Amino acid sequence: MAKKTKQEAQETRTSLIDAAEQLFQQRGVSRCSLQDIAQAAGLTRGAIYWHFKDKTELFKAMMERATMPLEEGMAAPEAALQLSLAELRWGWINVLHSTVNNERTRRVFDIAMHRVEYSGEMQGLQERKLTSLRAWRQQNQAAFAHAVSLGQLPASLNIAAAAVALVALVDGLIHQWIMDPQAFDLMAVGQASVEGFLNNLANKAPPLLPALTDEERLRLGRA
Amino acid sequence: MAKKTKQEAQETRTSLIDAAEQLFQQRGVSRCSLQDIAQAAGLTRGAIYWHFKDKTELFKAMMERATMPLEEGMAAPEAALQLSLAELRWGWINVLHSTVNNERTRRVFDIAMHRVEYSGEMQGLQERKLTSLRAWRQQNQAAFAHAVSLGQLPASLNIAAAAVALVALVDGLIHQWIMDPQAFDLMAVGQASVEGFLNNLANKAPPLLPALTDEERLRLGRA
DNA sequence: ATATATACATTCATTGGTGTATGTATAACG
DNA sequence: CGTTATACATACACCAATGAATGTATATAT
Repeated sequence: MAKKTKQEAQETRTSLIDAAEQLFQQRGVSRCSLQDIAQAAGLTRGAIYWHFKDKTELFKAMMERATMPLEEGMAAPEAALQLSLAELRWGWINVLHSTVNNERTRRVFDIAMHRVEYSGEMQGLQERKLTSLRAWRQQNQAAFAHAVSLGQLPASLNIAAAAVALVALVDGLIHQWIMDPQAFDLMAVGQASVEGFLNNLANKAPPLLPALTDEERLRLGRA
Repeated sequence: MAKKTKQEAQETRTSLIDAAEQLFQQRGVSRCSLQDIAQAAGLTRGAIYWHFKDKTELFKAMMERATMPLEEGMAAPEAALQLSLAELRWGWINVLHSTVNNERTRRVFDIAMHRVEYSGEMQGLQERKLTSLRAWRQQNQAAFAHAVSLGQLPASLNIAAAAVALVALVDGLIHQWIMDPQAFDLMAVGQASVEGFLNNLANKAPPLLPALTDEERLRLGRA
């Protein structure tokens, strides 16, 4: 076959990633072959092996294309130290917005959550996800610390735990919504939840619930 | 080979599931063969094909063995209508406790979240998970409605959104902790988060954050 | 204009895994 | 106590997928 122009080559590369994205979501990563992907793109396996070392590299390229814009949305680590709660809120809303409105983001989230096994060659990707998670936690924690220093939040606040919880909240919301998008309005519930969470960090109201009873604590003893 | 006693047969069955559980977590479901599993159990593929139709059925059996006790922990749908907030809190703490202290639960959560692709034959399992998620949401929402009727929570509360958020919070916490268990204390953070969430549902304090500015709302327009 | 690197397509060899068929010793049953 | 169903092990046929090798026409550099 004929050699293509550099631009044409880039187009085939993107169309390969496009096809992979579709098939990965439909059939799962391990359940679709390079033959399937190439055929869906109107090409052959030769094209894939030219542009990518193997399926893992193709997968990585697909992930990176989709998550890069999101990671850029996360402020630089230095700047995070000065993030206000309003800016934090804004960051999370942006993530939710891109999840809802960007089809590619949605597809890749679905793939990353349900259509791939993080083992063997893919293990590195899980660690990359872990790094990203830690960064989110760090950023939130820093913003909380900043808010405490401003007197916006009480010094008694456990900022590390709060950061974990907020990340968990949004992560869980996205997870639920990806599984079942018509179950609720991610933007509405997400915004309300995040704002409610942040607002309540300053809450000093007396607890609604009594502490666990001795009997309850005892029952936790047996695994 | 010789026929085994009925009890011995049950023991080989469980040891097959045990081996599968280990290998599924280590190598991922699709990346370990029935040969691997049988060998790890000190048996052959013949034993697997005798006890299970195929790998999918073996996987289902493994999942059921681990999740059955958890699903029993969820109260019957009728009873949920009368659940108090304290009982709800207790249910979530139990889930967290079993996640932390039951090694099998932890392993299977890890497998279900990171070591399997929910496509093809496994698609049914995702729908089963969805059903379970909906049940959790329903149960929480009913408990909230009950608390509202008792005047414990304000009538203005969006109970559906609150249920989604609470499930998301716990789901996200477990998800983060499974990925990175030494990052935080799941029991401590989980209990504090759930209690904080429930306590703050009755919070009437003025919001800490201002509403989104017009400019911010505008920037959400572009996907 | 020639040479060379490029951008694939085609072909081939290999393999790991699956499902099934068959063998077989023994527990369970009457 | 003989028969039968059981609980596996063993052996076989088959295929789909991979990776590498090779072919080839054409951009591109010089």
